[in-house]
Amino acid sequence: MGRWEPNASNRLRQAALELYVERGFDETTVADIAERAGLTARTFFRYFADKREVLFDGSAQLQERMVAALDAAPAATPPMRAVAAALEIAAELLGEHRDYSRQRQSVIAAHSELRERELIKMAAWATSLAEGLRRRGVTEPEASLAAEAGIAVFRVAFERWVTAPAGDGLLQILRDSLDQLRSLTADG
Amino acid sequence: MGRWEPNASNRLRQAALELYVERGFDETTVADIAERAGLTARTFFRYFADKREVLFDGSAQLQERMVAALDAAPAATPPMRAVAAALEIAAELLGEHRDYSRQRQSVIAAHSELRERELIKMAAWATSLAEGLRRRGVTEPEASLAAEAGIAVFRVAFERWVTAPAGDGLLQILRDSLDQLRSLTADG
DNA sequence: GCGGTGATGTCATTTGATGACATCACCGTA
DNA sequence: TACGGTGATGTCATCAAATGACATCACCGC
Repeated sequence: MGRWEPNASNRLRQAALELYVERGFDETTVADIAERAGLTARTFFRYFADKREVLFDGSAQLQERMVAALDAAPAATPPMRAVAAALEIAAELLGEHRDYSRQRQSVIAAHSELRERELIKMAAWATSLAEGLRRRGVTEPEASLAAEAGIAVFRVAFERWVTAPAGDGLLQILRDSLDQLRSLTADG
Repeated sequence: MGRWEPNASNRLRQAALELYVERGFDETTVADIAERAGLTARTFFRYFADKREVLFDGSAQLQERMVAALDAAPAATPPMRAVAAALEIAAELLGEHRDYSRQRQSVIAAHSELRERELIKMAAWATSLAEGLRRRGVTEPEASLAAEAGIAVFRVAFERWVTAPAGDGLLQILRDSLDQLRSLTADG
């Protein structure tokens, strides 16, 4: 793969994931990634702000889809249900790529710096969902509470999905988890 | 402050916070921090794993207190209420230092790397609370759901507390927020 | 073919982070 | 008092992350 081949960022993304899996995140340098992609380290940093970002740059698009789903919910929809609609979109999209998700998650789980980055991406989801709720007339602190709680449920559901041997899809696990949160808060 | 003065880690902590406030996180080098503390950069890294950690190393102690509070709840306490007991301890302890909390939070809010670190510290709280719930016989996924949702509520409550002009204490805001989550999930 | 434009490379530099080893202060004890 | 051990700190060297300045290349429209 030479200098002017197309899809530079995709090549970098794939090379990075491969190397993170093969030898671990800490043991992979940006120079390694760039070399495998047929580019230089300097170019890597033109596409990705840092070494971690290469695993997370799809997050913004997913966030847009979630916000769109939230905006699309009928005006009378209660806050938590509107959030659920957004989470279900994310579940559907991610649910289609179980093998990739598991591989990616195993890399992230093994490195706290990557978990940090994942957490802040999900926190960004929560922030934009809260913003969307406020656009719908939901006031604070209800908007932030619904959004943060929803993301917390999503995190647990996703973890269950990638960890479980097989079984249910992400969407079903997410719905179950939302029900379970309702039970927990009801008698807590 | 010379080489063998006592309280090296406290001096480093204070010097770091001062500099982060005065000129910002990015504009502060570890060498700057060490110099103000009368030490060397190498010594800084003996006390703190990285430049961010200096703002977060009290988190582990707080976590211990929370887990102790959770363990101390009567066996019949429902999961969400046991989590609430743990969060209330944290609220009481942090609630005593509002000025410090606000200063520290303004530094953290201004830098995504610091927000990342804060999120992973709170995620660690959630993990240890879930573990504590399982010790009490709560099964998954309820344990993780209750813990993650509780931490989400705490995060929102804390944010409200440091942002608000004055008014209620953190403990009261936390309790209100827990009630509000109950309402939200009930009709969502 | 010419020039503009965007993508990439090259080079230099700062800083974060860590290992190896030396040095210093302090403490207990002979 | 002198001694030696121990832990804290300093010094030095090094690697890798990250970024700015500038050069170079491929491609595209004219």
